[in-house]
Amino acid sequence: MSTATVTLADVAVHAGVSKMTVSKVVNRKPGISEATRTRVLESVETLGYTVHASARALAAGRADTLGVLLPDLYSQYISEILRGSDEVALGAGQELLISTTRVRHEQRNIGRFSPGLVDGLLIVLPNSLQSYERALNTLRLPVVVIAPGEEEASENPQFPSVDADHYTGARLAMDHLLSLGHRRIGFISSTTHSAPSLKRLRGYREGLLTAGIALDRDLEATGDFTQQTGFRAARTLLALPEPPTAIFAINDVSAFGAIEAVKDWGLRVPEDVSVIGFDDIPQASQVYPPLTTIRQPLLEMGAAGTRQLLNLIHGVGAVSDTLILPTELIVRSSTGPCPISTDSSHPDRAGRPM
Amino acid sequence: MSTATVTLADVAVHAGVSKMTVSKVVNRKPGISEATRTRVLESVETLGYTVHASARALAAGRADTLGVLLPDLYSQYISEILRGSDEVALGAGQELLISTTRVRHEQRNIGRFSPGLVDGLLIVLPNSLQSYERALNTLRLPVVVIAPGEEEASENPQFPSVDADHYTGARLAMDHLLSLGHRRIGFISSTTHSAPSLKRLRGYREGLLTAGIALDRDLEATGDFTQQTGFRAARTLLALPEPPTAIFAINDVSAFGAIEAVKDWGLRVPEDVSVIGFDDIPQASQVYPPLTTIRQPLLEMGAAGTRQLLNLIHGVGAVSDTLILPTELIVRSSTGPCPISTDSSHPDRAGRPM
DNA sequence: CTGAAAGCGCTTACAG
DNA sequence: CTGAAAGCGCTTACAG
Repeated sequence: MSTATVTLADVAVHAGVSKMTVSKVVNRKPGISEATRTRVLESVETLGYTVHASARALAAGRADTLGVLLPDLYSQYISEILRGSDEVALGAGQELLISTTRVRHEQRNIGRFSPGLVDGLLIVLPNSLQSYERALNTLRLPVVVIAPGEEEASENPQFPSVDADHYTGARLAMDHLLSLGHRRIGFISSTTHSAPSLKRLRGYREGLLTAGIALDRDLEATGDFTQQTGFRAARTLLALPEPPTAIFAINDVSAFGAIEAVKDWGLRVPEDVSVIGFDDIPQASQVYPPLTTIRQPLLEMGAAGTRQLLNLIHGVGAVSDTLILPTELIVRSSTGPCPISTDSSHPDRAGRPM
Repeated sequence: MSTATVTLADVAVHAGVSKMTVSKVVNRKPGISEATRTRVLESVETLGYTVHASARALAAGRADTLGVLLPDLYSQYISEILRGSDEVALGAGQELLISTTRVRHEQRNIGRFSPGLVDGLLIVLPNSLQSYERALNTLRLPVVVIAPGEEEASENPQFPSVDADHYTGARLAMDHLLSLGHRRIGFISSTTHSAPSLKRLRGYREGLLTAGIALDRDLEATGDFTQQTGFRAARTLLALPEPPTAIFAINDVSAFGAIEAVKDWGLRVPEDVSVIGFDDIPQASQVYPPLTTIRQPLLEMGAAGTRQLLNLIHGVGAVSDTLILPTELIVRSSTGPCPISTDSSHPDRAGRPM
């Protein structure tokens, strides 16, 4: 437990070689005889030598470390993004240094990712990117933004970014519901006017219009991405004179609340009301019934963002200023055929036996 | 966006002072005239100077940074611990550097917290501490272990640790249920034989025995801390010839599954079956009905662990080798009086109107 | 109130 | 295959 630092020089003396030789051995560089390598490694082991990260970073001019700024640490999607990022980082011999937002300490949040500590910064929204801008500009560090899309606008021309295709995802959700024969479809939206939210809303509306169904503002209930508001919004929809047979929730967590509300109302999912979410967080497959949802490629987004950052650091430049990754329909058990055969002109799956 | 580094020397030249003076200004040290301070600060602003973290750490001999090793990033309790830790760290002028476990990369997990990067390490279990031991010993860094207690033994004599009082917490849960008139109480346990799990189980059993109720192994259903297994375990209990009127789940997430199972079974919480959890994760107050639970002082544990680590780093020594923090009963709406008046000798709240 | 010098522990061309 | 020297950007006693 002694904090006495063992240095490269100590190892060199112990092994009877130069510091440079020890450095080469420790860094697995070629051009060292097997005999000296063994001897040095023994000394390293005996003395318990560990490289001093700061000294290495200072001398080498790079930290081989990527900073990751996270909005919080409990949103399910965070870990998925991180997993993707970690994979790429590991493959590139980079470490990941994670920091999470301290409310009202935006400047410091960025500040701790000073040069010498990290070579680049990956910022995962949501967060007011604006509040970071000043700090970011002083920092002069390569930056890539990942926008999984709940609370913040994703179009920011200042930094390369990675986003999911929210609009097409919403259309996929609607097509699924429509193909099941649903005509009266509710939407649980959000209070924020962020780009991803608006895109999902647009997907909902245009999906309806494309199918020749008139919009009904009563079918759009407002939530704020939480289970609680999802519950309440669904309740509002169920209380309608003509309630929906399907509900499209803006995110999985809202969908969980909606399922709860349907059950609480004495109805069954999906027999009476179908529910579809958006995101495909790990929990989506674990709830009862397992949630049909639109998968946001979180892992891939983390990986792609990290690759972009690596390119930026190595001076290759970002592959593209804003990368849009495709979303995907994941059919599980929370959606089923429309219980009301309102329209016999819909052949699709409506008449298919389950 | 230029990565060209502006150094202390550049600022010194620009401001027409020595490097030392710039250093003092930047580090807010006394003994600088207001005039030079202003001039230096202007140069810093103009040139966009940022301190080089590694150079500072190398020269100063300390990084003013604490490493935090986390088991994962999606368990609800993690963020609470971190919040407590962050508060203390911020107050002590320390930064937090978070890293999360890479499966089968334990050595590297520790390795990236090399001296020069961090001054000490906070390890949040669960995780096989054993797999870290070798790396930890080579590292020679002060270490404190926080054991919020789901999957790993918390008694490890090698490092100072912070833990919650699991046994007393479980007794609190049982006393609450018993005082509501429940006599037939089920327990959703875990598969792991970790110290915290065993303590909670012991609290369940001894609570029963103390109340003069014989143990019934059928009332102990096994889960593994997940909502899914909580659901299944509760189902098993409800299917019993003589089902319980109350269920004590080993953690909140299991309790969520239990509530789901009770509803799914066509019964109500708490009118027909009471459910109590353990942990008090943020979600506990947001589910429906809000969960009665035993609060584990996660925030305080993070804070206390960080204080211990700071003491260790400053050579003060840990306040205590293992700190046990108290747990607390949080009454919400998932528990109520026993619906069956089996025993009129129990006055408590059984006969109270709701 | 201000500064010249040494040194933190490492890596990087450059020689041999 | 091996090494002596310079230097990365900063802080720390120590003088003045």
